[in-house]
Amino acid sequence: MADCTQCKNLNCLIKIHSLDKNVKDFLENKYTIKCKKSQQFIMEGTPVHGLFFTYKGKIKVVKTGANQREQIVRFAKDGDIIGHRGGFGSAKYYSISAQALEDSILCYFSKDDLKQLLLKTPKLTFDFMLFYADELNESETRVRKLAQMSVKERVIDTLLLIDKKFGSTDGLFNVSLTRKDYAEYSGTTEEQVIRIFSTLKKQGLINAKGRKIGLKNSEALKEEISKHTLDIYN
Amino acid sequence: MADCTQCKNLNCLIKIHSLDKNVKDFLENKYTIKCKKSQQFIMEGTPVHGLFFTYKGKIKVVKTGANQREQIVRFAKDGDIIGHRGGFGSAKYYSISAQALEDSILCYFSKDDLKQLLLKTPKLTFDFMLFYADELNESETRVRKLAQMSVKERVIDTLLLIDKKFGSTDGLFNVSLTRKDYAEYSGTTEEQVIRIFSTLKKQGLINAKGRKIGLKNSEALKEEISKHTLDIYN
DNA sequence: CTTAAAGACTGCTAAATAACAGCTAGTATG
DNA sequence: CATACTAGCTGTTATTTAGCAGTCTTTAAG
Repeated sequence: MADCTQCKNLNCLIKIHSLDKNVKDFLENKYTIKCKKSQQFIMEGTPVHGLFFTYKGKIKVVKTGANQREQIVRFAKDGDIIGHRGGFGSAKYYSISAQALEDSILCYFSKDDLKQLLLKTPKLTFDFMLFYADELNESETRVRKLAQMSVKERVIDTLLLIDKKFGSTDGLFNVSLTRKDYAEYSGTTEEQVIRIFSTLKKQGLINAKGRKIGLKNSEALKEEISKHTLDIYN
Repeated sequence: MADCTQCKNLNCLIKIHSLDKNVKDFLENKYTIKCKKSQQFIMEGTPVHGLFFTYKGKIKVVKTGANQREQIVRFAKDGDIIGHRGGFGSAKYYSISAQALEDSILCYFSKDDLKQLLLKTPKLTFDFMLFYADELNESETRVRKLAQMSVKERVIDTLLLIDKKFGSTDGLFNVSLTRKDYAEYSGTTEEQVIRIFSTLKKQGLINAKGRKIGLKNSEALKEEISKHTLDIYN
C-alpha cells in the first residue's frame, strides 16, 4: 500500500496538500494498484471511473485513431497525473490509453470522491487548474513542433525530452523504449528513427546499442533544433 | 463597455458565475478593450499581465518558433478564454500571440485580481479546471492528427473544424481566412492548401471563391478522414 | 540448448510534400 | 488612370518521407 505520508513525490498535487483536513479524510479511501511492465491500465473508449497518480514507475499515454495507429501523446513518471479529466468532468469515456513502461505502482481515486474533494478544497483545485493549463501549453508547443519540424528534428527533440523527463545514468537513458516508441512519439516510422539514430551515432552525438540509448553531445543536438526553440520557454 | 449582465455568451465561465457575490465584486474592476481587425493584442514572449475573454469577435491564437514560421494553435470566438494561464500562474511570459480576425471586443482581467477571485470561489475554479482539461484533450487529439494524417486529410479536417467552430451562412463560412491561415492551422504550405481546395472544388465537395469558402458535401468530407476519427469523441 | 519471435537494421523504390518561379486577378493608393 | 501590392493560382523540380523486402541480432520461452 502506497502511503501518502511516506511518499517522496514532492510534485504530486495530492501529496502537496496532504496535510489539509479534507485531503486527509479523502485519503482514507485510497486504492493502490500494482501494474506489470507492458500492462495497459486505461483503455481509450472505455467508461470513465476515475483518475490515476503515478506513485512509482514510468508510463506512456497513447491516443489511437480508428486507423489503429498509435500516437504517444506524453510520458508520465513518479508524481504525474494520468487520466485527464477522467477524474471528475462530464466526459463519459477515456480519450487516451495508458500503458506501463516498467513495473509501476499507481494511486487510484474514484471520480466522485475526487470531485467532492476538489469542490471543498479551493487551493487544491487551483493547483489542478494550473497543472492542466501548463499541460495545455506544453501540448500546444508540441502541436507547433509536429507541424513545423522535419522528421530528423522531431526525433532529436524527442531524445532531448526523454533525457530531460527520465534522466540518464552513465550516459544512458533511465528508460527502455523501442525504436517504435520513439517513432510513435515523434510522429514518424520506425525505419526513419533507426536511420536517424545511426546517423547521429556516426556523428558522435548519441550512444545507441539496442535499447541502451543516451546523449553524447546534447549541446550539438540542441543546436540542431535551435531555430525552433525560444529561450523564453526554457 | 461590455456589461456581464447583458452578455449573451452562455459559455463564458465568468458569465455563468456572475451571480456569485465574489464575482460581482470582482466585475467592478473589469476592463473592456476594442480591437480592430488584424490587431495583435497578445505578443508571445512579452510579460504576462492578465487574461482575456472574447466578448464578441473572432481570434486566432498563434505560436511562433525562433524560425518565425507561425503556427495557428486554435481559434477563439464569443465567450472563449485567451491567454492561457497568463491570468494567474507562475509563467512570466505569454507563450502565444493572439490576433483579431475581425473587429472584436475583449474583456480583460488582471492576473492578481483573477487569482484572488479564483482562490475564494471554488466552483469557478473547478470550472476553469474543467475548461483547461477539455482544451488539453482537444490539443492532444490535434497532436495525433498532425502526426498521423496526410496533408490533404489535415486540410479537410481544418475545413470541418472551421464550419463547426464559426458556422456557415448560405453555405459559406462566417469567417474570412486566407489560404495561408488554413495552411498555418493545418501544418502545411499555402500552395498545398490551394491545390487541395481546387481538387475538392472540382469534386463538388466545397465552395471556394476567394475568401468565400464553404462546405458543399460535409458527409463526403467526413468520410475522407473517417479512418482517423472515432465516434466516441463526437 | 533450441527455437521462435520481436526488434534492429539496410538498400531500394515509390509516393507525398515542399520549394521555386512565374503568372493572373482583384483592389487599394497616390 | 497608372501603379503597386496582395492574394490566389499552376506547372515543374527537388527533397523529404514512407513503405517494402530481406537480413541480421538479440531476447525470451519452452
